[in-house]
Amino acid sequence: MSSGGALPPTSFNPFPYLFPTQPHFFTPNQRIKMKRQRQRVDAGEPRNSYQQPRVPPKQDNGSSIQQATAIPLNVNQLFPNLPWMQVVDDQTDEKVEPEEAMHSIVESQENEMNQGLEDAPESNASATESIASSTSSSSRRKNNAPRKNSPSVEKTNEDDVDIDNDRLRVEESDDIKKEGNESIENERDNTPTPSSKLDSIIEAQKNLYSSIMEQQRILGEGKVGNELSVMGAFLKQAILSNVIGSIDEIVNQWIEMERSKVDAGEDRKDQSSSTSIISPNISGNPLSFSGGIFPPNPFIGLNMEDNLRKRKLESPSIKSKFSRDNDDNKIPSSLFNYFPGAMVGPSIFEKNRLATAIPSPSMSEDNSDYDPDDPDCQLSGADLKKSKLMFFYTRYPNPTNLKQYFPEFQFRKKSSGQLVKWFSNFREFYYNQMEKYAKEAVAKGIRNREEIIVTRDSEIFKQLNQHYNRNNHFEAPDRFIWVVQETLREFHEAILLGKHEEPSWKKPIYKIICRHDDPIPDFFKENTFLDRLEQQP
DNA sequence: TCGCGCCCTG
DNA sequence: CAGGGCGCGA
Repeated sequence: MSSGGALPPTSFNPFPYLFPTQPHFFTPNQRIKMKRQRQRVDAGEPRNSYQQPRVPPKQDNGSSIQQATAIPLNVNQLFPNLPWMQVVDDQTDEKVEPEEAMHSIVESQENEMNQGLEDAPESNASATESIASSTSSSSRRKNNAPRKNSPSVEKTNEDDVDIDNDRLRVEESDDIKKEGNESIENERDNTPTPSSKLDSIIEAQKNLYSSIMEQQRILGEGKVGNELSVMGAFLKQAILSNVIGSIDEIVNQWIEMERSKVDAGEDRKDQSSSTSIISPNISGNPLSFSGGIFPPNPFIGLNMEDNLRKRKLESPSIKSKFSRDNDDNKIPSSLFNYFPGAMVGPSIFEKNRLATAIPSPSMSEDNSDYDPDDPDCQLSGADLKKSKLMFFYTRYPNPTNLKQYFPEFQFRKKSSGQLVKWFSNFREFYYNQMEKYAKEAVAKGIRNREEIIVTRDSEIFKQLNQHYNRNNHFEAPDRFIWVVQETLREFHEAILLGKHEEPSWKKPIYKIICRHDDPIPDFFKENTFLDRLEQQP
């Protein structure tokens, strides 16, 4: 959205060309036997065509934090008959993106990270994103799935310096990794241990993040106090994740090397000796070779024994155990906020490995040996549950990108279509709810969009959460709440102005909402994510 | 002509 | 939720 502030009625329609005054001879809801008369809302839109270049971040001159912390009035006091919304006075500019307001520091760091890691696929969209805000140092995080024909990124000189620095650091790490690989290859003859290489890699990672932290400290000095502590925790996690990834890399290579030696007839007495090399350095954590030491994501402490598990053959129950016993187990949205996608997922090294690895089964579509009875050919109930949770982040996912979140799944044409269809159904429910509540708001006399405030206590959110997150084992991100609010406001405004009498009146709203899509966190790709969903009794 | 995605139905 | 219809844009 971000058209900035409350628009006067005369300038509401930001897409006048999309509201052609086509003559229609039937009332909107009239059913025609001969030919179905219905709204053509999105018809003919190419895939993800709503994903226009994002609206540049609002230049709000630092007022956004203040606005974001405005205390809403108690809706029950003002609108007792509107339990699904809360109302505030219209002095706040709710068009400010909440994460821009509250996490600007983190975002700038994310940008730095993404720029530094822009070889990684996840950061392509971020690079694209920064165009829209070329004059602002804090571009938005809500990048999208990678789009075709991404324009080249123009950067300021200042940015160039930072980026080059980051690149240097990353390349340094890469060099170390390459060196490590070469050494490992040489080790086939010399049989040294990889521990020295491991130390150097860990050291490089530490240097990388400590320098980032230092930059952030300078940037944030005098501005934020509490944010720094949170960022500290966040960075610790990031460092941990990447170090773990590096260790995994080394260990796996070591194992492979050892195995090849065994296969070649060399009489190595104890393969597991590699564990004793590593584990003492990692605070005594036991090693599990099936999936690494521990997962490079917020799911710390998961049983990675399941990492190589075969997909369950039986139809799994669609339950998760994120918060089975208490809410503490629930994955907090605040964690998401402080984990940019590039950090939540695989480490730098894992990304490199993935880039050169054999393509994931999900990336190739094959109809050759389709067997509808083969569970591997069908998306499971857990997949559906996961998809619904992904909807919290992206309403219009790129199907190609989407499949990456089901790395174990061998997609066929049918299952790909099924996945896309799911999201279509999700949207349908979503927009139906929006229309319903927006009409109710109009009926109740709400006139200004700023009066519509959606919180977790709002009825509309509860309704949506019930649908997408039935057992509430997953905490919807704050960002989703905000998107719901914006959607509701758009619908409300359109209905208020009578746009809903026109054909295709929802289409411009879809275009707006599409721009609020966020990248899906990388931990959705983790095998353990599905495990947790399925393990719930 | 084809593919996409909403719309409608069951 | 899935199947099919349908209009639209490429």
